[in-house]
Amino acid sequence: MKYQEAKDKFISTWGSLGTLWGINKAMAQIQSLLFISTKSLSMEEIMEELKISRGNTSMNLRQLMDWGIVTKELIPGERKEFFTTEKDVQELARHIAKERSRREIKPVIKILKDVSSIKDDGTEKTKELIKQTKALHDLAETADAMMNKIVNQEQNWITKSLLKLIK
Amino acid sequence: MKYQEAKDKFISTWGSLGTLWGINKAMAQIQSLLFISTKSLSMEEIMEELKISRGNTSMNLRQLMDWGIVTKELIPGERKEFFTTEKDVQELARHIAKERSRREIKPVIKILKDVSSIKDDGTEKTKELIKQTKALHDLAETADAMMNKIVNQEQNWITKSLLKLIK
DNA sequence: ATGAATTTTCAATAATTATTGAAAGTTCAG
DNA sequence: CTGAACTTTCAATAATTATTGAAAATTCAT
Repeated sequence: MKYQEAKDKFISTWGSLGTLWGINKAMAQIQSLLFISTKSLSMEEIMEELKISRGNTSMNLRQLMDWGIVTKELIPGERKEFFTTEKDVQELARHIAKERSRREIKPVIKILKDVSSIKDDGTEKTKELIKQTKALHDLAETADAMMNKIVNQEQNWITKSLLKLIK
Repeated sequence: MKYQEAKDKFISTWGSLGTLWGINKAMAQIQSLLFISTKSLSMEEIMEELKISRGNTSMNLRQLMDWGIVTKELIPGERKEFFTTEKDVQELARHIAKERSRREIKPVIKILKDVSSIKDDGTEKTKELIKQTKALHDLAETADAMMNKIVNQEQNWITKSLLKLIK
C-alpha cells in the first residue's frame, strides 16, 4: 500500500466509524485529515482534499472547535485561517470522553435518577421500574466516573497502571 | 412523577440516547420496554405500547436477538412468541461491549494496523501518517482490551476492584 | 393436508440528517 | 472609509436511514 492509498483508507475508515457512533462523516474526516497532516490546513485545502463544500467545511470545523479538538491558528502575514487538531491521541481521547460525558451521559444519569426516585406505590410494575432504572443509574454513574477518572490521568497512566492490572 | 410518566420518560430517553450513539430509536425503545417489564411481551403488545408497526417490531426484535440481548420465549400452550431482554445490567453491558468490539472496533484496529504498516518512504508526510495511525492503533487496542477485560469479569468485579483503584 | 394464526420480508414512503451554494456578514490592508 | 479576501449562515436539495403495511412465508392444531 502506497501513501495516498493508505491516507484515503484511513480517512474513509475514520469517517464511517464516526457515522457508526453518531458523529457525522464530514466532521470525522476533517479531523482525521488534520490528524495526519504535517501542517495546519486552510479551509480551502480541506474542501479540496475531501471534496466537500465551503459551508459544510465551515460548519464542521466549528463543531470540532466546540468539541475542543480542533483549534484555529492565525498565521502571521496570512489572511486565511488555518486549522490543526490535537495531535496527541491521549489528549484527544480525553477531550472526546469529557465532552460526551458532559453532553450525553450526565443528562441521562440525571433522568435515570429522577425516574428511579418515583414513589413506590407497591405495585409490581412500579417496583420493577424503580429496581431496573436504579441499576442502570448505578452502572452509568460508575462507568462515567471511571471513564472520567481514567481519561483525566496524566498521559500514560492508563497504559502504565491499568495494563498491569488487567493483564 | 407517576408510574406511567416515569415509564414514558425512561423509554423515550433511552430511545434518544440510542440515536445519539448510532442505535435506532425503535430498537432502543423495544429493549427498554422489555427491560422494565415484569413479564415477557408478545409482538402485539410491543407494537401497541410503542405505537410502531408490525414490520418494524419484527425487524428490530431480530436485531436485538442478533446482539444477544433479547431472547424469544416459547410459552407452552401459546401460539404467539414472547420476548424478554437480559435483565441484569452487568450482563447487558457485557453483551453490548462485546458485540461493538467485535463488529466495529476490531475491524478498525485491523485497518489501523495495515495503514500504519506501510513502507516508510522517508517523506515527512509518510512518517506522520505512520506515527499517528500507529498511536491510534495502540490506543484503540489498549482501550479495546481493557473494555473486554473489564466486561468479562464476573459481576461486580468492576465495582469492587476498580472503584477502589480510581477513588 | 388445510387453513387460521402468526411472523417475516421488502418495495414504497416518510422522517431525519447531511450537504450545497450563494447571499450576507466580517475582517483588514491600503 | 472602501473593497477584496475570506468566513458564516441558512434555505433549498440531496442522501441516508427508519418505518409502514400488505403480500408471502411459516408454523402448527386439527
